[in-house]
Amino acid sequence: MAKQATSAQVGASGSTAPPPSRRERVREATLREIKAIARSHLAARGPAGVSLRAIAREMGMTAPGLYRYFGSLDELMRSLQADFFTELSGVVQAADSSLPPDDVDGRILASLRAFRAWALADRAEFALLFGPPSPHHGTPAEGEAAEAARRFAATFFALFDRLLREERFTVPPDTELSPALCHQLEAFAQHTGFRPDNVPKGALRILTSCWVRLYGMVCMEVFEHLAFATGDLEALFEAELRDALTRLGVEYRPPAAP
Amino acid sequence: MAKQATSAQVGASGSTAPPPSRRERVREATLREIKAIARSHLAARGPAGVSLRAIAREMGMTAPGLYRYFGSLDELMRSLQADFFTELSGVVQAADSSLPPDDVDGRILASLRAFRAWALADRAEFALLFGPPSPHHGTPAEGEAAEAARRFAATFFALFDRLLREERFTVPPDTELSPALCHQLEAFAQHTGFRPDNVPKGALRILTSCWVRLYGMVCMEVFEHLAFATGDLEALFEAELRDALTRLGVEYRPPAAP
DNA sequence: AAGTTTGTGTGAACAGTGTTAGCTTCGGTG
DNA sequence: CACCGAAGCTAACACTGTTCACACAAACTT
Repeated sequence: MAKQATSAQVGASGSTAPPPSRRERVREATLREIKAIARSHLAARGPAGVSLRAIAREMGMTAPGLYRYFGSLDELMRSLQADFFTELSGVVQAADSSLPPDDVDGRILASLRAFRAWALADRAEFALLFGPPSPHHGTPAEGEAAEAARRFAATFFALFDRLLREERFTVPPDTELSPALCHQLEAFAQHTGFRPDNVPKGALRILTSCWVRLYGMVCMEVFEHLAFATGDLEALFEAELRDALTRLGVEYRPPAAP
Repeated sequence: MAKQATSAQVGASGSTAPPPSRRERVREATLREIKAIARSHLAARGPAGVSLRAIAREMGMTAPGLYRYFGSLDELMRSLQADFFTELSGVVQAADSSLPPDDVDGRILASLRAFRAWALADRAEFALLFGPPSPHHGTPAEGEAAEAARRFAATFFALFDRLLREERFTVPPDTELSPALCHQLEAFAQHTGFRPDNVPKGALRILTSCWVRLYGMVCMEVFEHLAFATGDLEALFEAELRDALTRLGVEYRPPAAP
């Protein structure tokens, strides 16, 4: 049946890619299935609720078989981390490009709201990406996951860079920064691919500050701390967003009505 | 030997407290031992590395025996949470009272730095308190832990309240706050014991904003995110602290030299 | 002083877990 | 067709939380 569709119309793959053999295709499929089930368990039962045996059971196979796909449970988790990072990047970028290119303010607002929305909709996934590292269930991003994390960060930096190029906000002169802070910002720039001569350190200071506020706000909301009674802290997030973006010279607009 | 010291000089206990029977004392002792070992395992092997069996083994007993002290592993974890909250409260208060009472600015600086210092020194403990909730290894604070969390929050609110009473900073008028935000801040005030008529909502807005920045900064540092290369982000924390406290009308002073 | 209750801990057992080793079985290739 | 390697299974080891029935000793009562 499906066999006939195998070799014929793959067509559109890049010329350098050797046509994925049937073996590779089914391998890729089970690989995706494993990760899909793992994710569902993660969302339903928390990080500790992801078990190879349970995944295998649900797939109709046995746990040792999974070791043909992942070297360990940790490795599976790291692979999930990488997936989530790229998914999140995609969500943010999609929000960004859902508005006309010249509406820079609207785009950045949409992007940041998309970040929060994803975090709230996929709390366990967010926790895996931005929560505490742990020998089990997701070490600090390594290898593939680190790469995905870097690409995610770049997504945000791009937004910020637009504002910087447009000279939306006044950057504090470097003389206002303590030497230690200068040093730290320089290391940060280097680590993230900013060319330090290209972007003033004062601007980096502002970027990090805004990011911290956003990150802190979303963490608080996802991790449900500060005993904020129930539920959705949208108003507080919006207030924080407004403050942070105003500092960046972005004109705040309230979210579209539900 | 030590038997003689038993009943004699307990003396100074409050009159209403029935002298703790010998049984109660040894129970209290083993209870402390359990929690001490659990904590050491937590710090050494992470949240998932705390196991009843391992604790029991280290104590020279068997796992089921621990069920005379805790109904489950989760309960042990919650108990640890409570302990950590009160320990953290103590650390912050100690820092606060390490300076003369009239040095309000110095006191709040010391308190906030103490918060960060504790978090960095006891990362796993911090993660348990402020990290993502999880069915295992520490549900959202309940019962005793919730009480301890509330007392910790009160510690911070007290600091803030001093500044508010001294009218250090200008609070935005309530008319600047969106209705939704007003509602949320009101709920917050109620939930945390602030009397809403006693403290303007604009002030609460500032309090939460400052807390978010602090919390976000420390989370980022403890959870080691944003790929900030290595290590200690003190300069960045100090910069954030400076900004936040300036907004509160507190005169920033750099930390004492090492 | 003797008897009874209560608290504390044990051993065995159940149901899970990650992970390794050795074996089989089947798909794709020469 | 023969072969080789990938995929999967079974069995096993060493763990985990948790429950149950039982033993022992301390504490309280009569």
